[in-house]
Amino acid sequence: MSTQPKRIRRTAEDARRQILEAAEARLARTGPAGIRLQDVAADVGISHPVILHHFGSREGLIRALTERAIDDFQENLLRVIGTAGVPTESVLSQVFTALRHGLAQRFAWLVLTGETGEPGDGDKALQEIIRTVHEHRCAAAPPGTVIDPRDTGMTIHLVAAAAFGDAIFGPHLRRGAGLPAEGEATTRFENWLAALVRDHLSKPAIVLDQPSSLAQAAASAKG
Amino acid sequence: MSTQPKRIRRTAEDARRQILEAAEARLARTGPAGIRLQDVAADVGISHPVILHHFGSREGLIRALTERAIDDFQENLLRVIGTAGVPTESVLSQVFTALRHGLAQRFAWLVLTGETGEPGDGDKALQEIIRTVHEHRCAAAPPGTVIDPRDTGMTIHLVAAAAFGDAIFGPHLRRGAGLPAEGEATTRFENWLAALVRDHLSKPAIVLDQPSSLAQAAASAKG
DNA sequence: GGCCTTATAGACAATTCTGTCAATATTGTG
DNA sequence: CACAATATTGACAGAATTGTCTATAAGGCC
Repeated sequence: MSTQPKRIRRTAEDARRQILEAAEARLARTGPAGIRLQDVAADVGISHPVILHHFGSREGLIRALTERAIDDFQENLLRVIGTAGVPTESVLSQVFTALRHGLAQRFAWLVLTGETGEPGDGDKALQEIIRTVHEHRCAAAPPGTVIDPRDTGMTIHLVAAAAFGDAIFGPHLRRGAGLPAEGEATTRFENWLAALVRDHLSKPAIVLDQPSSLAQAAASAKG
Repeated sequence: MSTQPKRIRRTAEDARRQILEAAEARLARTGPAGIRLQDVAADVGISHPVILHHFGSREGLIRALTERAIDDFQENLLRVIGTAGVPTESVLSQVFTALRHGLAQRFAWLVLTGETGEPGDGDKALQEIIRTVHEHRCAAAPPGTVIDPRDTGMTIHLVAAAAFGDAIFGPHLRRGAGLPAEGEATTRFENWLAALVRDHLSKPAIVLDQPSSLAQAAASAKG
């Protein structure tokens, strides 16, 4: 009936791409343990030895997946922040939505399973972002103001940690706080955070290196 | 030679506890996929059918693990915040260290695999915390000040999301920012965040419900 | 002390998943 | 057109894991 050939023969590049996309979907949904070669192959519509042919082994597939996740992450952040220079509502919104739609989950799996490859191959992107934001901050400050660059670093780190944390635990935390788990509540948090950060960055800085008496007291009370 | 009995017979309660502890260690280290009955049994020093005897099935073990994680989480947060009422360095330090030592990882696994049980069984603890903190905030404010309770909620949510995010992604983010991945850098972040939060909570509030023009512009530009 | 309950152990069944191998079909090239 | 290269397939091997079943031993109770 159909004139379909018995086999669909893809270029090696196309095959790798299709396999990676299917594997990513499963990674975000069910975690690395859900990446079973037969299932991924079924999603693509091929037989599982094809995956082994193109990636050598299951571990090779995971490795390729890691690299792709890092690339996506860097590209998203660098591109978005690079255009703005300041974490506005718009920037945060894009970062949050990118993370919420599977990127954070993929990254979490890779971090938790320790399959993040060699240390240092990753994201020097953050360094770049911190530098850019700090420049803008200094330029916007009244002349003569001294701003501790570490305060800017802390702020960016806070945004990053909160974005990842919200992407993964947000729905559960909101449910525990009696809020709607998804939808408008998340964007409201993004906007709130953007305002907080913008407000904070417009101030000189918080003094670091002050002895954290309370924390030390707690530690000594515990030990 | 040894007078050890051929079999160590525990009470059912003890057996369950030892098995859960061993399983938790593996959960934090290698994720749910690493919870293999034979391995957990070997850690405890028993044979794997014992686990099935006490928990019915592997899924039963995971369920029990979930409940324990939720209990630990609630107890940690409630006890700690309950004593202070304000998120000081001391409070944040305790929450952060609890999360960093496996609790966040355990929770992440459970959330990511969707094994968090029925919705609503979880953490109404957050609601309680937000209420407590908001009361303290209102009491400390100059009389006549109107404080939006949602701003307090956002602040607590930020702290929670950041704490979870830092526990899981902190080392990697710091490595990407050129900082030492562990040790003093984390406590410095805790103290910085505590100062930021205390500063923010001492101010009236950020106005919510203002139209988020930038976010909407970005959304319309995308869709 | 004798007996009943039950925690524990060892062996086995059944399933599932990764990886290998030989065979086949499709595409590009001379 | 013939041939080389390689993407794809089906069948199979090997290993690992969950769960079942029967037997045994430890502890509580009369």
